[in-house]
Amino acid sequence: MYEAFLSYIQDYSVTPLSEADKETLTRNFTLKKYRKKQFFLQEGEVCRYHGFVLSGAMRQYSVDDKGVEHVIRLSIENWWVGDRESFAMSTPSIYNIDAWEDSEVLVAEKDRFNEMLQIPAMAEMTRKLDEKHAFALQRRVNAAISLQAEQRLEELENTYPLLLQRFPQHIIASYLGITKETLSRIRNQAAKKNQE
Amino acid sequence: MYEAFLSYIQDYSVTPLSEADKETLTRNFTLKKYRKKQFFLQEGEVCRYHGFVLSGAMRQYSVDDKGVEHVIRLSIENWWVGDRESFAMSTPSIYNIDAWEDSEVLVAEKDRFNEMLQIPAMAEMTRKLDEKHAFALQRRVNAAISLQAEQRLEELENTYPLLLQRFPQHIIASYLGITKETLSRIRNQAAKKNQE
DNA sequence: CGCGGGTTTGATGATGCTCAAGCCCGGTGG
DNA sequence: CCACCGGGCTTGAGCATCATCAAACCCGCG
Repeated sequence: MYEAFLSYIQDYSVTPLSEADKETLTRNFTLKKYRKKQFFLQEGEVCRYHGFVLSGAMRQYSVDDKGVEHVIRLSIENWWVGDRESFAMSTPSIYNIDAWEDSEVLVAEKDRFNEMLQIPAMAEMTRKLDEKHAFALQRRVNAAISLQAEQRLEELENTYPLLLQRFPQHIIASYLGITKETLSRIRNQAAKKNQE
Repeated sequence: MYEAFLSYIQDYSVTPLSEADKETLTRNFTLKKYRKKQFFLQEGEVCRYHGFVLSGAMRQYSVDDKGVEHVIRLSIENWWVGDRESFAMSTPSIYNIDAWEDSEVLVAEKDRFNEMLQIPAMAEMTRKLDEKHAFALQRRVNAAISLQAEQRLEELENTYPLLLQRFPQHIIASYLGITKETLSRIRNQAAKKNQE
């Protein structure tokens, strides 16, 4: 059960995991199962867990004053899930996270997580991943302020094609910051263009 | 000249800086001066330097296919400047960075920078700052996809009031992802509302 | 068969963009 | 000392993009 996770860490690190490290990791990460629609985190709560998705699909979103959901982040197998800010600062989150499909997640609480950062491979992976995450966010900000809806879709298709296969269109639309109707129209136009 | 920088590091770290550390830092960070409009980085180049702004103001922006500039990030005294992605990965940057005001910047090349991460206080500061930066980006993404122009302005006013004082409106508008005309109208309306 | 979740289509309207003109103000040079 | 110029800000009119609202459709499933 932990193999996928352990080999994920190895892939991201040059330092190998000792047997003791593996033991520490499997002891401190516990498996949680979430059924479709079940919450991992609700707005206003402090995010107690940071998790690694073994299977399934989860979504993180905010809700505006009109009650509309805005998808901030999507996680599938081999991605992390959690609100980093709330987790690190122990402040109430402004986001909700729930399971879009039935999911299995390896979670760790903050103290445990920090302990495990003593493991060189774990520290290295976390650092690299945080970096990668920051780069992705930077690009997403750039896309959001400088591109039109259609170009943002293209960018997403190039960056995370998996997400498009995995989530329904109205979720993708929300992720892009547009409505499902607009996304539907864009796709039809794009399809026509490609036919020509 | 380096005092401001050294005390900045101390502020962000629990580990103190030894005299040897200070010597290493001052030796590896070199002062560069940029005159207004001078480039720190141009699109297509690899970002060779990561810098700490001692004085002045700098802007990072992308240019779209119509030639319009989109401000991604603004840096003033005691902020960092540079394209982290290009710097870390040694890939050509998609951004430009130039001086908005005459500026003094302490810069370090990648090798030197990585060396200095051996210094505990420097490593700690970098980690905390990267974290903080990631949180800010997350919030900016959220704002971009879920808020209207007026609310985005409010958020900026609350988060970085200094930027509003320091940069002209058309720069702020670009940072918010709107045109200068729209920003102007929003501000007038907001002013009227507050009068009532 | 009917229901729920998702997608599509159409009509209408708001938000924000574009283009163009005018204004304000500080700086420079005649 | 004034004229002019550049940079920035404002205002207006028309327009594009995208949101909203409503209805129909599609399809897998109990």
